[in-house]
Amino acid sequence: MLTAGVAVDKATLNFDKLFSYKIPKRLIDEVKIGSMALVPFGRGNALRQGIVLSVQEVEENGKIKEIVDAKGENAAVSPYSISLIKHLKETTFCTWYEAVKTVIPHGALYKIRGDKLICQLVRHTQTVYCATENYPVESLLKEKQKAVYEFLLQGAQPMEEIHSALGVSKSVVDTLLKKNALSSYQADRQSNAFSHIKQCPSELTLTPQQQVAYDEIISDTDAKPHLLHGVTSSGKSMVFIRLIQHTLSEGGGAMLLVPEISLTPQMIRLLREYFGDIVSVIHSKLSPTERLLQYNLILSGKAKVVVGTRSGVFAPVQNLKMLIIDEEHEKSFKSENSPRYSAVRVASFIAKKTGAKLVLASATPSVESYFLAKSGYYHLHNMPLRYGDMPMPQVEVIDMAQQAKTGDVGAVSRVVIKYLAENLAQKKQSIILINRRGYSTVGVCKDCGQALKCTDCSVNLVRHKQQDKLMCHYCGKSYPVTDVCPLCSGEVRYQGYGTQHIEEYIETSLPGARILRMDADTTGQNGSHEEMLEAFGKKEYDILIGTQMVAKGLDFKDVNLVCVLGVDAGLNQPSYNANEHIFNLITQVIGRAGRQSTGAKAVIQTFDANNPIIALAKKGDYETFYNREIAYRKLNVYPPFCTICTVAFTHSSEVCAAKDSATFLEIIKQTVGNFEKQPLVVLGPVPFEVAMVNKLYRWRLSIKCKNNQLFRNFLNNAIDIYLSNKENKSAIYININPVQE
DNA sequence: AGCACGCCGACT
DNA sequence: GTCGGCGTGCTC
Repeated sequence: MLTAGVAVDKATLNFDKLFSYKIPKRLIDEVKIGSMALVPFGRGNALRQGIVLSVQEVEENGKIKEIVDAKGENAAVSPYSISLIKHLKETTFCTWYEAVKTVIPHGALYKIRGDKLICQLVRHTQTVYCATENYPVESLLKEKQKAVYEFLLQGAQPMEEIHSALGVSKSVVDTLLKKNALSSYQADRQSNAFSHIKQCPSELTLTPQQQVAYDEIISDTDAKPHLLHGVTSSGKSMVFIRLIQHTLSEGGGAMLLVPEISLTPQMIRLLREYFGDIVSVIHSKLSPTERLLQYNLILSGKAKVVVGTRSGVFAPVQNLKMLIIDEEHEKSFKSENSPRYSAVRVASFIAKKTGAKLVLASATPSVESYFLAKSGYYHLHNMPLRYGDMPMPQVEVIDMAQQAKTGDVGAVSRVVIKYLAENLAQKKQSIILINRRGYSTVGVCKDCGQALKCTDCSVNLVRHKQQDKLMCHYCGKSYPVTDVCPLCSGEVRYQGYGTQHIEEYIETSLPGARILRMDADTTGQNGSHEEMLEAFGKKEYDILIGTQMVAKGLDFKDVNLVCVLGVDAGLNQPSYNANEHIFNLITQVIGRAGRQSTGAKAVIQTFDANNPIIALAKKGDYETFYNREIAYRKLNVYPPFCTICTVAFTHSSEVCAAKDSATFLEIIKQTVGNFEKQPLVVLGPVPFEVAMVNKLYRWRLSIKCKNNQLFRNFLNNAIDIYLSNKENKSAIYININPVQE
């Protein structure tokens, strides 16, 4: 009997495996590895979607069910994607179907209708309308017709766009078509966010240090990845453009990963200007249809350059020859939801598999990457000079403890206000970055001293003035603002400094300043990021206030002052890489100033003015910072000298979560001897820093290990033992090298 | 996660 | 007597 091994949707780790299903004769041509399948599942035989990952001949077996429907023709997942699915499953301990859904966007492609798998058709092309040149506009008597004609003179557009811009119906367009004022043709559908940017490559001349980096990367023929360490504003983007040009000239495809699309509009603009509509942009905010559209453009080879965020790494770029990760140190490249993968690690796997060149770039490389470069596993390329020989801004550390002695106790020190005022007078722009950790408004009871907490999560609620709500940043639940303590009915006082507070403070100190605030509150809607940044770029505002998101990759020529508030909270974090985060943050922020002008200033407010990390960031001394950090990590055995593997247990009862994590530790102790000797240190069990989220208690073990096949076998074995005992009730999940925020 | 089965209490 | 509460156990 011919059977298929099917990974089914909505499985949990407890029972996730490839389920065998009989292949009926009528589906023999449709069922092959990579086919989408519809299978009866569970006691009720409800139909579930799945994917065929193996096909084999087995002996007749009464228990086995039959596949109901399958689609293998053009829907079959390519061997390339399947290899990525297998890699994810193996290295991140996710379920099969979680891996499937991450690697391919077919969730949107198939719907279950009755007992059939229905392919959701996606139109690859659409009709676009284009104004006939030199058509006598004066002959168009109707306003609407004139408006449409003039709108289309700026560039061809589909009906959808015409309608949303002018509010006219298709009949206006039809009339114009009859008059030959317009023509229509079929064009590939584009995700519209950046499609208006026209291709207009300017002459590309690299600076000497850019040229050297480029030459070195191109000429190295071994399979080692490259680490491009270029200071902020050294022009890494131009090197990327040149590398992609080279790749395309050789008939290859290229991929560029960035931390967040909406924060890198300049990079996308640049790519579209140089490469036009062969550039595809994919990120998590795309609608399923848009995502699928981009995916198909990439799969068909029409899109040869892919810009994407973390999940973009799975895009099936044809003939991939160049894989670039910008700001490789960013923690957004690590997924904290299952599958908990690192895009940098996946990229490295892909590069090895396809032979593509892997280029990691950053002004502040992650300690891990720099270590690998120093140890000879990566090629290292340095770009220590800023573009146009612009000097780094002058950096000033303001000792808030000292300021306080002079009666300066405001959220923003007098010195900063003075600088802001000076900058304002000179018509220059300023950026204020608020490290959110230290700056949120929480409610504390005057009588019992307890902070207002979420009922479902063990974290303080944060007051958001705009919506006038108390919000939980973990589960998203919101509560009405109250001044009565729910525990003792005492009076609640709100304290702390949110972005809103800082905004108000500066507004009062500098009346008339045009202030733009950017944080999770104000950028909720789609596309508002880009609009805000564009407005700031056009100098419609004087001061930009925001959380981390204003620190990344922005390039505004008239920013002459940047201030960082709240670094202290970051410095006092207990995680082993707290210093790295703060060093990166300060360095990136400093880099935002004086990109095209001299005399720029960066200011850091802190109560810890003698902190060595701040001092090194101030000097821009990455090398010394790295040496310090790597020595610390070696001494205490932290990454890159080990891998940290968190085994998490969640249950609605805290006792259960605690007990089960202890049970797992016992399993580890009892089975470790069965595996050949490996370095292993287990910490815990301990509750998570945030012990409860969504009414689930969380306990964990942290294993310092070497993440290799041997360890994964060992861990999988322990998980199997844990799951096979019904006494163990907590759900379990694994997170390799977690990053906490 | 779903979904069905099963063993208890309070309803036409 | 039966409807439905949710605790328990299984998924080719």
